[in-house]
Amino acid sequence: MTVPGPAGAAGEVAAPGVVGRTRQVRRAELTGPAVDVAPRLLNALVAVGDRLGRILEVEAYAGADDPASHAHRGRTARNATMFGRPGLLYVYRSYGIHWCANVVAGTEGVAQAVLLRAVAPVRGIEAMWADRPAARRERDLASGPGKLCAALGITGEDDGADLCVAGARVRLLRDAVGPPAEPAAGARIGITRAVDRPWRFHVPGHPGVSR
DNA sequence: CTTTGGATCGTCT
DNA sequence: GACGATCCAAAGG
Repeated sequence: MTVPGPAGAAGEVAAPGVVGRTRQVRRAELTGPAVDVAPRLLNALVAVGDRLGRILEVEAYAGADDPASHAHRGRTARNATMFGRPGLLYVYRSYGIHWCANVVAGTEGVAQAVLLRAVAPVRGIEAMWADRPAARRERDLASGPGKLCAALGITGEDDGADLCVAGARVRLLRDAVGPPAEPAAGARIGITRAVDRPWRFHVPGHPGVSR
């Protein structure tokens, strides 16, 4: 396991299971282009009931100008949440089987979203194992967007949930661990259009990223 | 370790 | 009627 640096130091890799005092992520921190918001979400915490994970990997999706985005061809019933205010959770079904979760960014009416691709399990790990029977190692419990939703217990029922409300079932938190000083960036995974945009970001040197 | 193919269904053409 | 913002098991090196 990686040895953690001093608490709050930029660029540190958090020790598993260690969480300091947390605060709710504010809506203002999620407002703006997904490409800017995405790297800042690294090392933040996703809480779903008693389960908690630290964000290791994300991808930015824009709106009309991003051919890889669900919002590229305008608003539909499926992607409606992407057009809502920042801080909402956009959940969709992938390949008819899995759920995938995004943090809505942008501004009200301007579709932007950050796909949550991987978290490091922090709390509620027993429940994660129960919902991820195929996983063999702890670092694979949530090392992919579909696995992440299964491990945390996120489903289509959570689409449209507000992550910035205290006491909600699903919320976005932050402790003293800041985002990495130099997040790793690369091409988005699993898409066929706009493959050249380096809009995938992850915490460098962490084993729990996808692929 | 890497590659490959099947599963499965809502959404949009 | 085709196609995924995916995952997993199986097979081969």
